[in-house]
Amino acid sequence: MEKRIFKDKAYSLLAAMIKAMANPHRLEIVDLLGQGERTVEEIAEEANMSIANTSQHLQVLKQANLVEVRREGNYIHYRLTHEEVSKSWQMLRELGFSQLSEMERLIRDFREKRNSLEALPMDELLTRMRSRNLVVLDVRPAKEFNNGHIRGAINIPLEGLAAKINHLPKNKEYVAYCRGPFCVFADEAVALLTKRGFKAKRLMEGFPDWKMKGLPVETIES
Amino acid sequence: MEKRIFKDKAYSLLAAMIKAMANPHRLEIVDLLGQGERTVEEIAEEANMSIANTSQHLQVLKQANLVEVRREGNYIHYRLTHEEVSKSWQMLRELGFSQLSEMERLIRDFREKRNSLEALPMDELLTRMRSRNLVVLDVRPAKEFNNGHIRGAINIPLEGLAAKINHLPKNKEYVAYCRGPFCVFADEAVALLTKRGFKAKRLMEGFPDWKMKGLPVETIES
DNA sequence: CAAGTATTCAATAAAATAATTGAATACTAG
DNA sequence: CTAGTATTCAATTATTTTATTGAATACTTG
Repeated sequence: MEKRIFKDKAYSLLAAMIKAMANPHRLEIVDLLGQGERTVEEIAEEANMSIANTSQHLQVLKQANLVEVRREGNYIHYRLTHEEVSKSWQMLRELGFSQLSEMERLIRDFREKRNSLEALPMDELLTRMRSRNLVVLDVRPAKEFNNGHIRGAINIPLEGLAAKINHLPKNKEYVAYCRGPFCVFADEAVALLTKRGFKAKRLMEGFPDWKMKGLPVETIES
Repeated sequence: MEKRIFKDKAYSLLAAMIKAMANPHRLEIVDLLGQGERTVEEIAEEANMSIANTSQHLQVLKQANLVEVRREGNYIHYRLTHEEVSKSWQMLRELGFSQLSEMERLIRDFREKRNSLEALPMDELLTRMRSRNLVVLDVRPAKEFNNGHIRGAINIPLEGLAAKINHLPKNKEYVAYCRGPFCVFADEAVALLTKRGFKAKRLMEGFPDWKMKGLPVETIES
């Protein structure tokens, strides 16, 4: 094979794969599937898209070998093909954070109103976790918590937080986390906590990042 | 700002950046700029594109903050904005290698004909480099070699190899490397060397990968 | 300032991408 | 087998992306 043809084919194959990620909806889907598998319906609901549109975007991701499916009765469950997909997403996300000043501005605007601007990076949480005074709060739905969470974290899904907030000790410090930097559960939790006089911050990243970094996690078997 | 609007904006910003990479020509440009800055003319020549088309693709990359420019007289030099761009490219490339079976087939077909299929991974080269019997051959143009190369490597640009091959000792083993897995210099070098009875392999990756991994490099000041 | 070179710009046409709609499939439950 | 549900498919339209072409800019050199 001629040199030029080889190069054209190689770069085209990769570009096709990257193109599959180069869409806001599909990025959101990849991000979501980083938490574990989901049905088409669940994805559509989470990402605020029509079912048909969601399905079509999922086909694109499947074509590119980024996701795979499992049928269970009427439902079709989608999941990432490999952890590296999640890893690559995280890498691209970080690249965006470092390159795009608009991204920084967007996040600052959003978090300022929720008192969650001052976020804790993962390594800092790790060192401060030894303290008895720190409570790590997983504010994702129970299903995701059971599927894997930061070791030692307690699960209070955001929707249940308002009800349980009065039982929480005021003399502790709280660090809330959820799916990742674009997941707003942790921000809403911090907003609520600080409003009620608790000392709370959010984790900068999310659970998939923690896990991918090889930091201590635990799982609850169902 | 409302939750959904925030998410839409965040994923859109990232998708726009990724879209800038999601094109075969632009990937080739990013890959090439991983070696160091280049003028528009040089890029067009290397990637086999028209000047105007190259310029337009470069505008897209610039818009996404992936490359930046420096003017010097009539020439405009483009370079990657940060090392993380190169790092991300490498990550995506690896993702492609692991996900796309077609990619494996393409590379196998190309390298089989050049006796360069059996490639050496970086860590293996590192351990074997201590041996006095191994020669590490940088077959890129001298300019790129001077800009940085694997410590201890000798530079014989591919176009000069045929002329110098008779002065090379036959009792050594050779490992050739160049810009990366899609750069064909190393493959051509291995083809030539094995044809003349030398024992030669190519490095699986390229110099930017070696450098990014923090392995020993050296530079020649000009 | 005139001529020459490197690069960008603007306009065009062809091709690919994306959202919407309604119909078609592939299952389960009764 | 029928009705119901989750998902996919196909057709349509609007939008975006891409390559090509020739003209316009921004420099350098003499």
